[in-house]
Amino acid sequence: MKISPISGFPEYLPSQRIVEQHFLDVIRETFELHGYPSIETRAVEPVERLLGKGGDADKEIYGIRRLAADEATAAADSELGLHFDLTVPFARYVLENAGHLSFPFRRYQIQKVWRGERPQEGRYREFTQADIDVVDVGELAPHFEAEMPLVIAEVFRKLPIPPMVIQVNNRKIPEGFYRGIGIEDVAGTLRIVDKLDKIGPDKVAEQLVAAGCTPEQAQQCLALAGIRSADLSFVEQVRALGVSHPTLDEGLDALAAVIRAGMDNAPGAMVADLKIARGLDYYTGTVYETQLAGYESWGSFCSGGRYDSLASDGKTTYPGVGISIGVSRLLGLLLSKGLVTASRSTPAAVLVAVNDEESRPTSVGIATALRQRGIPCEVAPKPAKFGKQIRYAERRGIPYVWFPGAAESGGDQVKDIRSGQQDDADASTWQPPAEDLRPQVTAGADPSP
RNA sequence: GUGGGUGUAGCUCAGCUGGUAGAGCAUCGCGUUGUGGUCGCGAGGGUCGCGGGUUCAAGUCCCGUCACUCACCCCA
Repeated sequence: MKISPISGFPEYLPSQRIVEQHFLDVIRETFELHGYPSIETRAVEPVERLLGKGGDADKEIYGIRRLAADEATAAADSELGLHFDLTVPFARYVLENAGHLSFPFRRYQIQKVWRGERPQEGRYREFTQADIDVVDVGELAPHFEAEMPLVIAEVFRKLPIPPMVIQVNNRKIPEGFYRGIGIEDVAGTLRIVDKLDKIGPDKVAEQLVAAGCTPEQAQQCLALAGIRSADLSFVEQVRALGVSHPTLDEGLDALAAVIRAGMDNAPGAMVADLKIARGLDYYTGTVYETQLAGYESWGSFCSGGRYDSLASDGKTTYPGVGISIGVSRLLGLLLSKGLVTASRSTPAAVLVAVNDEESRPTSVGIATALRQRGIPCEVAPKPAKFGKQIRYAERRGIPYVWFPGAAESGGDQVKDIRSGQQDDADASTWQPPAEDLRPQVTAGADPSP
């Protein structure tokens, strides 16, 4: 049976996985530093709950059923589908556990999600998202909308990657604006304007007119979409367009508050960008997208927004706001371009050599002593010639080889195989430099962006 | 789902107008039973994606199919 990769289901080599784990560690630590506890939700939800929550995501949902299911049970099984994001399951989780949670409730969630779309560069059918969300009962304070991008900005600052720009908008701005100039189909207009970067202003105007706008309305939409500022000047720019509507004012105030918080706490990380719309249609206010400087064509690496009515049991509504890092897309870019590398392909910092099979217990004892002090190591698989054992370590990037009984005194020696330096050492006291203890994940030069 | 491209060794590919498979890299082994990276020698590994057709003969031409890939759609 021929084995081949399955498109859209990426798998990593050990050295790449080390990079991924480092990223996940940084994300987790930062989320926890901001006080977010973790939850994990099941991989499946009733299809009914998934449907209609994510716009066109409907047709991307993977249904599950038993292979051996007969007609009757197949129908029942097919009511389950794999989740396509972590926000919809979270909303369900909140409703289900509302009695056990304290509000406002915040949580982070790092899990795989699945979407049955055509894979291509940066787009997968199975991928990892890292989400943070805050929900409250009845009302959600607006300052949480400012908190989300601040946490994310901190994550990106700690990772060995090019600068990230978090673009923020508020859907109330285009909504109020469109209504203010007499456009009724807000969602449809938004969808067309969202293509601005891809197809250009002329095509957008063309499509807007085709969708029923007057040429004047189309130009107004383009003028709004063109506004972008790293400070609060976007407010004046919108006002200058001379449109007024209560919803527009609400949106401008809300967005100004978010940008203000960004200017104070994460200078340079955020920008107000009034063309950002987002595809998932449960967003009702603030929306976020994130581009990596120099790789704008890869799309957003981190998105989210505010949703006021996603979680509701009919009596009580739990409005929330959240944002999600596309871990797989980010790694897919960085690894394929060689923008980030791990210093070795194994956690082992030391290879303990074996002189002969009879003395293996001695080597194992040395390894045990090293591990007791937190030094990751492994024992050589064979008592091969030392050249071979060194090469074994070298192939894997293990920086040190430990030679039992190599010292004149009868004690041990340890060799840094990068420099060739070899010194007497005692397994109960020897300590490698801190940077050698764990694999280092660092930014690599990019020859061709 | 729609349209284009590609499909030969683990990887990157060669194989000209059809005559029954090659290179580089990688892997493993050997090179004075004990300290690697260079170098030398050698080995393993391919029903040329799969199925059918044309032909004396197909990796090479034709059809189909599958997979991968790119674009659209949509999105992290």
